Amino acid sequence: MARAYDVSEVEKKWQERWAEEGTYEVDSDDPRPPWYVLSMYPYPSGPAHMGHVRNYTFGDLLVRHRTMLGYGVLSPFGFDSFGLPAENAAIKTGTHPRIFTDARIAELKDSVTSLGAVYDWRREVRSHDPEYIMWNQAIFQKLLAAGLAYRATAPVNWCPGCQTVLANEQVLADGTCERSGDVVVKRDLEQWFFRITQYADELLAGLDELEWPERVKTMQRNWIGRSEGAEFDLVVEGRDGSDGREPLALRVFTTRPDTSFGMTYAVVAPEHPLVDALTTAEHRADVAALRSRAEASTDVERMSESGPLSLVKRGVFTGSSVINPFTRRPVPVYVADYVLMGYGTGAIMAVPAEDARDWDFAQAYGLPVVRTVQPPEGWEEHGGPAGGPGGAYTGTGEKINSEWLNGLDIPTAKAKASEWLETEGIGERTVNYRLRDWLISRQRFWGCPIPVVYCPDHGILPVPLEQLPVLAPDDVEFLPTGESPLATNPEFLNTTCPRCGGPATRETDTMDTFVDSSWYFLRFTDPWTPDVPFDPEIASHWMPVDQYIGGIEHAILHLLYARFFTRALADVGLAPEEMREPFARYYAQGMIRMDGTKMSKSKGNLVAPSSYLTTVGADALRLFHLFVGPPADDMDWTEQTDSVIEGCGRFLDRVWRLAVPPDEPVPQTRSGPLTGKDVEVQRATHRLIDRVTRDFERWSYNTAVAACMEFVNLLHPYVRDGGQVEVVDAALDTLLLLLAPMTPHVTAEAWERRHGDHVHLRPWPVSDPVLVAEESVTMVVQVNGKVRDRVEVSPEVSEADAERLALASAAVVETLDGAAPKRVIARPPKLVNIVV
RNA sequence: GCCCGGGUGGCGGAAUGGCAGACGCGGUGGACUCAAAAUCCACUGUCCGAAAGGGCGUGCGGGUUCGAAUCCCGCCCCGGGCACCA
Repeated sequence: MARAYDVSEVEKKWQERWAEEGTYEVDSDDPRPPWYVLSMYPYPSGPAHMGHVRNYTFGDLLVRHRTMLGYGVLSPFGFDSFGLPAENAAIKTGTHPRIFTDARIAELKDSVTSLGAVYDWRREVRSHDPEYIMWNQAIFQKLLAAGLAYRATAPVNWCPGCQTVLANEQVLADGTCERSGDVVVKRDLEQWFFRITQYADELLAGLDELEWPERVKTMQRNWIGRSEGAEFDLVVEGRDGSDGREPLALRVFTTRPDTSFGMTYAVVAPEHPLVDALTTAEHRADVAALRSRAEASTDVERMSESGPLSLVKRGVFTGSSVINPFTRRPVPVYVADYVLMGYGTGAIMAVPAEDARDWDFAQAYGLPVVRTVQPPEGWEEHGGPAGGPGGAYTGTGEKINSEWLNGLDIPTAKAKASEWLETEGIGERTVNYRLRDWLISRQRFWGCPIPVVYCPDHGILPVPLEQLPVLAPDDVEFLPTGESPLATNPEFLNTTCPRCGGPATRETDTMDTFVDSSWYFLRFTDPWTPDVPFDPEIASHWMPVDQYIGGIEHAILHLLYARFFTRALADVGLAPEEMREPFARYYAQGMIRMDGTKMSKSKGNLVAPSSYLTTVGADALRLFHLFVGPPADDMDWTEQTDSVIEGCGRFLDRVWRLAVPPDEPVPQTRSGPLTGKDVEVQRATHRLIDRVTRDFERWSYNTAVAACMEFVNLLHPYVRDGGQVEVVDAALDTLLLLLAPMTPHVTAEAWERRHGDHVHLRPWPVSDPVLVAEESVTMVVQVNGKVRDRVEVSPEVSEADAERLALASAAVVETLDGAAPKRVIARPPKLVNIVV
């Protein structure tokens, strides 16, 4: 398609100029009010794909718009450059991950620049830079010293495909690895953890103040999974100490202490430490069988056995009973894998009447059910699935069968039961979280080495700060062995103890790459001050990030880790104490789908942006992404998409031809007094300012673009038919200013030709309220809610006048046909509805 | 199973209790041209009608209201998150 101007030349010229003139470089002593815009730093996988284009278009728009509004805008960029693909490429091709990664970074950087997105490149951060590694390690040492990093043996998620440990968050719901798709198995390994659970309450409470999408906050709340309840002891029957033997009790956690009178059995997890003590001789074989099966089974197998029918296989009686302290009667204790050792106390009181899982288990084992909440009328007959008999009832209702709790509602009964447990000294109120500590060890090469040394005499020792960074050597074997490749490199592995100087070995695991991305936004604020990862004062100047932009796929992991890290850094003195939340506003843009799946390199359904850069150009591609729909929505890339992109290019051509008329013929503008048509265009200009400004505020870029198109549709015939020169100039200048954040190159070039300076350094236009106000509005006249006429009225028309005008309408008179209105609703100046 | 979103022309979407379908894509017709491209102009939800005009219409069924795409109740479908977390 022939374009109205040389797109490639114009775009190249301005990209170079923005870089040369450092237009978007900003320092912390900048007198303008600070504003920090950040798009999530990308994993460098090669040239930008459409998802990047969409993301960086929104980010760049904000940077340019906020700059025009008078802010000193911090707009940094960097690369999340550690990670598996580079290492896999190394395994496959023998190329060192650094060489591979640096090449991908160069490609991505290049294509981001060719979109016209502007950044303060002086601040570029790359996870694999030795300096960033050093500070990552220094932070680790601080966390270690503060007890926020620790080493522990734990059953961990092991991915046989990736040959590494995974965080809980990286295991999908079906028990497979999010990256390789292999079934994840459990292994007991000694690993490094970050104590994120220490911040569970704060991370939960902090969500309230954030301007984030509600659904993201909900996801985080669910992930943290706070539940209030009580823990208490169930004395094992015959082990109350009266026979001289050590007393034995089973501690259980419940969120429903009010249902305690309905406890008809108890369950312990297969891994529970008291299983042996509870199991009687005759049940030992059964229990052992169950335990070994539970140990060997993967999460997938456990899940596939779920459902009431399979429960029979999954639990076994221990032979022991415990005393329900509420009823003082014994109930049997079972071992079952539906109780998890990792949550609460690893043991539960089972109340089949008010818990679905306990109900299923009780049905399978013929255990009694005692209701303690009155179910609604008819529940036992048709409260269940498909109108069948009702099962566990978890709703509200009056307490029954519960002695001194009878007649109470559930919240009151909960409080009273907990209070009783505390006064009797049997237990206490507690809070439990679903959130686990963050496992950061990875048996991988291409990551930040964990900077510790193991000395046979002095144990675990941090590598001294002056010896940081601990860098991986280049000559390693990359084949996946289940151990970090670093372990196979004697020169790296063998070192000396920092305390005694004797022989010692290094930790060979590297950190989860989510560690890198948990504080890069802080590093961006000040990558220059020596001896600190960033200057706390300077960080304070910019933080929190005013607008964070990135995919919803990071709603839990990255965003939660970063929130934890910011607090942890503040608490160990690396960041100001009052800095708690890193991202004040977060916007999750939708993803791009093709044939129903996410467009991604791994799916092989990428559409390369580069081909559009040479045809319609970056501006048209950006405009398309803004115009196609609400930014939060997913968008489908279809056969029609190319035509829409062409349409965006056509629109920019029209803008160009209006704003930069060719020498011949000269546009037919005239000077002199304003006619009605001139004033109409003038008013439309100011209404456009108003509309685009408001649409920008609410992220409604598609309607902002539509408004500009509408305006051009109005302007085009006006200019052609001889518009008033000042009105035309003001209209075109305004249009260029409003489009400048969206389509920076073409507006910059057109503006320079018209005025000789930079459009992006001009202030954002301000509308004149007098001109924005409508001169006359169309009032709709309805009869019984149906439109019968439209009348032009003044915006200030009175209720009485509106009513009078409506009733005088010929169309209304005809419709009424002599009938007297029962009621007239006048909402001047928009509408009058006559009810007959 | 639980918790969020969402369902509007041929398509992307607009309209946050007041003219449903802005804007764009696609389509149809026309102007310009030897012709094409580009550009420009007009029409384009659906049904009835030659037209003027009118009926119907925002997943389905009810309700609130002078008035509902919008609010409430029930249902269906699509997308996402969580899921033995006691």
